[in-house]
Amino acid sequence: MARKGERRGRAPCCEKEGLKRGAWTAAEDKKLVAYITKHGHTNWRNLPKQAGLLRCGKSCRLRWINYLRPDVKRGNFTKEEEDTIISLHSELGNKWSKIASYLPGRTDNEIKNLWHTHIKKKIARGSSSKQESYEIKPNQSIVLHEYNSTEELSSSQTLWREELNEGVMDFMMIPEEDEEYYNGLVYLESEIDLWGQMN
DNA sequence: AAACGCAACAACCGCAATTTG
DNA sequence: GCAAATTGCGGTTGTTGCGTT
Repeated sequence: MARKGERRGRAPCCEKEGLKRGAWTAAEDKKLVAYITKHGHTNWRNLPKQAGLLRCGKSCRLRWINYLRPDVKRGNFTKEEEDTIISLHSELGNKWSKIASYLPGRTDNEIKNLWHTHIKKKIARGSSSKQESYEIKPNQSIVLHEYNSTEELSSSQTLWREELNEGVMDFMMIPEEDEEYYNGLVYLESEIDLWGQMN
């Protein structure tokens, strides 16, 4: 991409001179959305100049991907989303963008924030006390300490079991529509054990 | 009401990976 | 194949708002 007459050597991540930093204003958001809606985003580096924004391309990209994209989902994470994140994190580690790809409308940044503010603590709580570990009852019920409740399993219920920390297991009932996905994971990741059909 | 501490989240930074000439 | 440009990712920091003292 080196063009004749352009500066050689690695460019700084953003040109600091005269460029705005910090929180985005509504007017800036509007400009960015209007520009991308009309022209798309083929070149983030040139985009701010062309859109009339005093921002670096990186800042524009981040703002668009995390907040302004029309398909970005806002609001609290559901229990199912949290469980999916925990499960995927145990498999993939801190691959936030990879994890985000399994959660439509959620961004890597959002998931990363959730992990550091909520889930990490939740798991730490789970490993800190034996009283918060999980157990299986012989009558095909599971005790969910997270909710202080006992759940009966239907005859065809699929249960996902996962080790969160040493000796601490997490259990999750899989909605019928997600069964195929979780069954697929068994072949990808042998350490994670599908509890199986309970009948 | 003010000061303080903490949690939540938006945004930045540095670097690796990928693309391009 | 190489070097430079660009993009994307993950770690980290800064800001804000809320609850507590």
